[in-house]
Amino acid sequence: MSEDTENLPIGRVSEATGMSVHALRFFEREGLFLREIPRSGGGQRIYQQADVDWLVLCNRLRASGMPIATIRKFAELIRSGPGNEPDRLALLQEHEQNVQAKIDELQACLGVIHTKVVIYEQHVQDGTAAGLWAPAPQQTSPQCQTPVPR
Amino acid sequence: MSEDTENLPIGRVSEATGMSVHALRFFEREGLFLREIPRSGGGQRIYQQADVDWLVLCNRLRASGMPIATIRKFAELIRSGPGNEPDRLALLQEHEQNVQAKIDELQACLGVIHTKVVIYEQHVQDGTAAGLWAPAPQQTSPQCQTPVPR
DNA sequence: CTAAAACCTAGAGTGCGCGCTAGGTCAAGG
DNA sequence: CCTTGACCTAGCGCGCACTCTAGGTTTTAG
Repeated sequence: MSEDTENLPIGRVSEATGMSVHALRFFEREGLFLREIPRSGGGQRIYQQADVDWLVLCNRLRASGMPIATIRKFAELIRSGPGNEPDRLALLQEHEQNVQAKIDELQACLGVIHTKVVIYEQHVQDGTAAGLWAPAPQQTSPQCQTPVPR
Repeated sequence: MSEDTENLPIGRVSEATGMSVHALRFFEREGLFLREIPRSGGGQRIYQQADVDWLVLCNRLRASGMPIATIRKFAELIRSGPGNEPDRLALLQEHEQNVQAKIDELQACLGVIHTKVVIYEQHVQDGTAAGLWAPAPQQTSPQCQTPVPR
């Protein structure tokens, strides 16, 4: 009946998640699943839709820069059953902050890059040529560590 | 007079840019500077403020995900003198698009993560416990490749 | 029943962006 | 002069997140 999304072999999970079968086996070796993936009589992995859903979330976390080690921590918290929800929440909140900070940094970089683009567009348009590669409209203040304080 | 920001040894450039001396030598080996860095009689590198400015821009490009190889292309274009400004512009524009795309992706991930955070906050507040780790309020549509089409 | 396709394990290899070590040389203060 | 610390080259090593290979087994379509 509902065997369309249940009892999935690794190839279907690969399709469903966009991950390679290598990556899926790697994830298992690294303990990133929420359970032991059961095997068929012949030793082949049999996934369920819930595993796919978890992988999809993992992909979001990875895409937003969470390292494998942190995903593993999160998976371990979930595997160790109820009772540690505050820890899980803290982990997610910290990552949320990291992502927001990354976005802010990228926005700042984007500003610098766009400034350069505009300069080059002007130059290409009317054939000027002067210090084109200069880093931005500023030359004397040597402070560039954390560009966007808030 | 202006020897405060001119004739800089590698240590001062390291301070000024936040890069390690290893990274600065690596950059030179990889041909990422806009010129040959001159040496003192004893073979030590002597940088100018313009080199620091370029490095600061490089750091912005790196921080926004531009690989070393692309920075090298850009540096080569600049080194080969005027005449290829449209190429430089194209390179910068492409990177600008990449950065914008990355920001959009991160925003999408942030949305998913924040949803999870809210769910956990609710749960932690009133002691519920049901499918907490589920990827998002959706279970049946298996499409998650390029999350933010535009 | 057979052949092809999918799957298995163990382990080695890859690309990036540096980091670090070894074994020295050079420059500035006392 | 001598010490100290910054600097030099050459090149190996590392951490991450896979990716690929080799050699074999299982499943499935015809």
